[in-house]
Amino acid sequence: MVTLEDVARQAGVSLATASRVLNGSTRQVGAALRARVEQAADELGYRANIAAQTLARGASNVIGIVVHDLTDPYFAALADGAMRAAATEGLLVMVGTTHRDPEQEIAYVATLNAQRVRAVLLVGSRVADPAVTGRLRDELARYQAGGGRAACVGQDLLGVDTVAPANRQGAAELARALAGLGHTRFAVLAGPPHLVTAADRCAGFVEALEELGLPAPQVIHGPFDRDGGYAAASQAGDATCVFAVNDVMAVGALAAYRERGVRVPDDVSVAGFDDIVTLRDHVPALTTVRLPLKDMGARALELALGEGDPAVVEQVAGEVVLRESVRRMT
Amino acid sequence: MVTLEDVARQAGVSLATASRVLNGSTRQVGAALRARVEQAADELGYRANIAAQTLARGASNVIGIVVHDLTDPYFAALADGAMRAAATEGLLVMVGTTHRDPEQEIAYVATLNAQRVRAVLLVGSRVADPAVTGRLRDELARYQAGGGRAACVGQDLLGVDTVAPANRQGAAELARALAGLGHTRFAVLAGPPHLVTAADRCAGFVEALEELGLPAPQVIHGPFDRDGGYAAASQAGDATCVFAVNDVMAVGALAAYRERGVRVPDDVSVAGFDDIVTLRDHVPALTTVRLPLKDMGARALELALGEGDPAVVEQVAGEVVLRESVRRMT
DNA sequence: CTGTTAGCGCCTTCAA
DNA sequence: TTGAAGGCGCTAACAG
Repeated sequence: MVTLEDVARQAGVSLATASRVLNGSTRQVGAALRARVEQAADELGYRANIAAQTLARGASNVIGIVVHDLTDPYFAALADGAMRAAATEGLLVMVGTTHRDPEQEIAYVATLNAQRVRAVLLVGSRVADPAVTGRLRDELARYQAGGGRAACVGQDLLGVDTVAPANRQGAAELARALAGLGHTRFAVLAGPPHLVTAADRCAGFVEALEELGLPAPQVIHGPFDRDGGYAAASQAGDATCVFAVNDVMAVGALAAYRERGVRVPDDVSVAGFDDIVTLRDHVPALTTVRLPLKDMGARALELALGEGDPAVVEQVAGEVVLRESVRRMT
Repeated sequence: MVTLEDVARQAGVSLATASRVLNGSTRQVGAALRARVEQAADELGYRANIAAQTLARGASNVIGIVVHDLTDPYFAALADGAMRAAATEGLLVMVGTTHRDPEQEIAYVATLNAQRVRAVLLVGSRVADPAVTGRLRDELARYQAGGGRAACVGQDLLGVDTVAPANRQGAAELARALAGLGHTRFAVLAGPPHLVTAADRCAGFVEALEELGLPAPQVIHGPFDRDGGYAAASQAGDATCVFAVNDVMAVGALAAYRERGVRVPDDVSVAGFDDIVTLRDHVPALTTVRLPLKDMGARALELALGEGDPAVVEQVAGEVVLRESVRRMT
């Protein structure tokens, strides 16, 4: 491996001079020496050792992003938004996947702390387990105590800057829109009860129906993914309208109905949440609540990098999008 | 930030001893001292500084993955496979996104080299530009000269271990299957001419038709994404069967037909390539060529980490999956 | 503008 | 088993 010293020697200058021309210093170097150093570096194929730079500078130029599952388009979109923002700041990105294991999430924060990354982004729903949340908070606090910056996309449970989708309000608005179409008998494919995002969306939906004086919906719990939606749909009773707490589940539900010969929206209306781009061409087109996922990811990074000493919590509103998967009741 | 030295002092031992108990050394430390060190580390909230470790050890435990676009499920699946494999090896992952800019790809290899990552995975199609490919090869060679390991998923153009989807063969097999259904007039939504993956799939398809003695298909170039498929479909003439060189494009094509009232498969048959999981619930279900994406990603990491001195090239066969988006001609 | 010289935090011989 | 000390590659004062 070629080192800075090799370059300096080859160029016949001091280590410091070589460092100044090669690695973004504010200080000036004479044109002649500068040229010699650059040529030497080029000839030798020098690449700075970032570990050494990080150690010497006491600051790294990488950030960490922790998501549940990259193959879930929801997380992919969020991560992409954050990564684009990072790129514009000249930051490198380290991505960790937890596969929905909260322990993994804690372990990742510890690892990213060890890496002395500039910021860590926790993307995805918290679970309603005070013990786990407490330990995650501790780990985060330890990281922040060392000067680390953190932000999360999801619920404001960690005491860090947060981009919080307005899940309750979005679901409530959706409920009102659906009720406005004349539906009265609802079912909610609610996902796991301990997942806060799922629970909030479910609760917002249920409360709105209650305020409207409509009967309480049937609530069916299950996994938060495509197969969870598929399975839950099979248990729904005589509802005329089914709300899956995310789009991926809604697509599973649509598949289940299709297989059973239940027509959507003729026999049953179906709605989701998120407005996943990859799913926009689905047939029938999914009614859902749109979230600006990429922006949210980018915003989370901004918050993490920003100064905001008292943790900032930004609500992000969702927008109800009515499409052909729901119909008006006559 | 607490350092190893802080811990050692607090525990009343030497730096070396603290190092040995805290950071996976093979050497033994007496139970009493070990306990004291562990307690001190815990009390102080010590987290090893990995930059320092990397520098001292001369080797890091992170790998780099470079993909074109994380929000494209094709890359997400590949990356996920590689990340799972990395996790089982205790490796951290740095993900870079090029957004299909080859310059970015080269820059990333340089950066990952600077990070002294253990291995880098280049995921995604090469472009047919000798100049760019040459510079990428140079950068890779430089990285490898310093002891770095590399592998790629895509074409064997870089002289490194490669997991190569059998694009030509897969497309040819698909062509034969489609011809077997009685189709004779084809169109290919071929993607960009300079993208090797797209070109190979197109070529394999065209050649197979030729061998079958069928008329040459209409070849329509355009972007490699959903909108590219959408646009290209609008230009297709009187073909009875359209082959989009990837699933995402095929979905775009289906959307275009739907909007124009063209029924699939009644009026036109459509096929894609990849068998993207997220798209399996699409209606009509897409005929395609299945690639074991996750396995391919994992395999690429294995190859990169392995010893194989002469670069290994592994072909991965695709499997034709006939679904309802194509029909038999009477 | 250029060179000298301490460290940055940790690992790892080498002695004890 | 334990400790002392040099060095990993680079940065950033501090001198000149």
